[in-house]
Amino acid sequence: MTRIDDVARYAGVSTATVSRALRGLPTVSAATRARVLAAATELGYTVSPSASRLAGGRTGTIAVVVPLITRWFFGTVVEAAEAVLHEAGYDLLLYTLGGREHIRQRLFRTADLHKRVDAMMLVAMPLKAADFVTATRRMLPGVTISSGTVVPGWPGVRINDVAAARTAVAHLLALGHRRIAHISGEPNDELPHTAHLDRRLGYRQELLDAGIPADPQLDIDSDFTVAGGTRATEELLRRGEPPTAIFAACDEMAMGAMTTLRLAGLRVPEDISVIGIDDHDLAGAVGLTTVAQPVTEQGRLAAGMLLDQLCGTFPDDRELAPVILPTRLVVRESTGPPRAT
Amino acid sequence: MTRIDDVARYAGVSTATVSRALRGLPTVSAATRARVLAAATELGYTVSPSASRLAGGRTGTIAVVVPLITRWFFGTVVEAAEAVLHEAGYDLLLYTLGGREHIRQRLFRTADLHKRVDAMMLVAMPLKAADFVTATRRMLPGVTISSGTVVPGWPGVRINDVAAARTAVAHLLALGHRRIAHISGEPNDELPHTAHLDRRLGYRQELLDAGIPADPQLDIDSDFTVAGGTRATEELLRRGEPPTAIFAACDEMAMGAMTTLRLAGLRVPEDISVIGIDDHDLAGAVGLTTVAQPVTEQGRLAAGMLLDQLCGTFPDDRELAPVILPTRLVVRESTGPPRAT
DNA sequence: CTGAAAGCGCTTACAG
DNA sequence: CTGAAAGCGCTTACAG
Repeated sequence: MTRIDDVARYAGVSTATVSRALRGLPTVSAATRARVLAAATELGYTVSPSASRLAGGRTGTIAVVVPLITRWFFGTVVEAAEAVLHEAGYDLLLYTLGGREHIRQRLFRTADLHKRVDAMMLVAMPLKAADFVTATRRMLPGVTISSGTVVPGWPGVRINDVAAARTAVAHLLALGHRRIAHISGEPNDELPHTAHLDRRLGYRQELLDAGIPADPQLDIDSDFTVAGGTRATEELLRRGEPPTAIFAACDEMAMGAMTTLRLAGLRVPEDISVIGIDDHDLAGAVGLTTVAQPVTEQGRLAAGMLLDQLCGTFPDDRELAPVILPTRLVVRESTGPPRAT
Repeated sequence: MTRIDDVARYAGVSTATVSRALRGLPTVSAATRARVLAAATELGYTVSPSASRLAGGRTGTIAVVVPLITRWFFGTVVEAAEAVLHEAGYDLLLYTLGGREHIRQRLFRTADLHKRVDAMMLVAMPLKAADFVTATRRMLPGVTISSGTVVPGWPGVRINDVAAARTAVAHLLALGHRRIAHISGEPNDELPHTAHLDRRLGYRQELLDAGIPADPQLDIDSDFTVAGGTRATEELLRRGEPPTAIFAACDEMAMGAMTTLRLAGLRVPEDISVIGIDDHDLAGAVGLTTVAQPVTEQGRLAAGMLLDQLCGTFPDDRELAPVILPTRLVVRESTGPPRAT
């Protein structure tokens, strides 16, 4: 294995100069730099990350912490962030914390994360799991994605979940619906989200503003998965007179709802309209009307904010208010006016 | 930051002994070990990974290389592997190579992967990208997942894609179908798969055995995505008399096909049956009949084989034939007998 | 702009 | 079973 002193000898300079030249530090003459680069290429030299880390204190690595990787939102965020980070020369250490019951043990493993990475991206971790951050935050830059994930001193990227929910409900109201059900996650969800709280809030506010009293019969707790959507919808149908529309807190739930309705012999949207939030990859395929959120954009942006912090080019404190990205209604075939009664 | 010599001093032993005790090496007396562990706990000491890597040569990290993370198969494999690897104390470095056009540049970044990780898991990389492996394989243990990804000296885990395809087609034949279309990926797919070649082979063989001549009109190249499925199906419908059944090379394509059929006013399965391969999370939700493959199992198994190699407990060479996991037909609502003509 | 030298914090023969 | 000492391969003040 070629080492830095092989290159130094070959180029006729010191190892210090090789180190500087290869990292592009400005304090190297053009001629020397060229000679060093040529030598490195000639000898097929690449720096030893282990040695570089120990001596330099930088790991060139970033931790991305998500509840799961198989959920559309998380996978998309990670994929987007990964592209930006790799582009900038950083490696990505992936931690999927899993369900609520696994978090504690995983936290243990990440207790010394500050020794493994230069910064971390925390996706959709609830406030409660902030203990986790407390344990690692010590001198570690970071960024959060998703509402409910707020770490003092870290910038964040998210959408306005309340507003997104209101947009969804407003669409249904505009179509003439009055009996609008909501299926969402709950505090006991396997996954540590909190976005569902804001979305439920938006649902209630929008109905309230329309003068429609809240009906607990139409508001069901479940979880943010396809299965959660089918379960919630089955429950809804069991409760008697069905609503004319269902607002699902995410597209995966909405797709579950559509399936259940279909199996129950109800047509979407003729009998019941369905709307979600996300604009999941499959939303177009199943004709789901939804409130789209820019997920790739959130991943890219958050990664960029991380890089800015690492370069020291991060803007001043005023910028620490979370960046809120816009959402927009995408009307497809799953929503329509209620049946004339 | 507490260092190893702080612990050594506190426990009244040498740093060498602390190092051995903390790693559980057998050459430490029980009493000494207890004293060292107590000291480490007391001082809140955790080893510096950078220093440990440089001195010990082990990184405690494994690279997982996938084309994308947002596709169901890849996400599921990664999630399963991650659980096993973290459980064993390894960190996971994620590399999503992206489409074909990005691979080359990414290869550059991974050229010195053997300096960053102890082993790697290569998922669904085509033979062509084996240059990639050549560059990094040097003294690096590894494992492959998915057919078409074969690296000499590395064990592999996969399903029998030919057999899976035959199972799917046999199901359709048993229902009475004779005009069976196939929609699949192609060599120019954005993603570097090869599984589609085997699946197409199985399709043709099964038809051949049933005495049904191949009909190029019914065999369409596209790619392994929902959008690929819709595109292929639209093309199929344009070509004139539709088949009575469609065998999609993966569930995502099958779901795209179902959507297109629905929008075209064709009922599934009354007018056309659809079957896929995978048993995607959403397959149940949309009632898709499919040939299920154990994806989580493949990820877990592959991770285990990697750990075995790293522990030196990997079985002898005979075991290097790829492990083939079983697939099984899951009949749902998307397949039925062809309409009586 | 460049170099000599210390130091990053561990692990590992080697010796006992 | 334990320790003294070398060494892993870089980066970084410091000095010039």
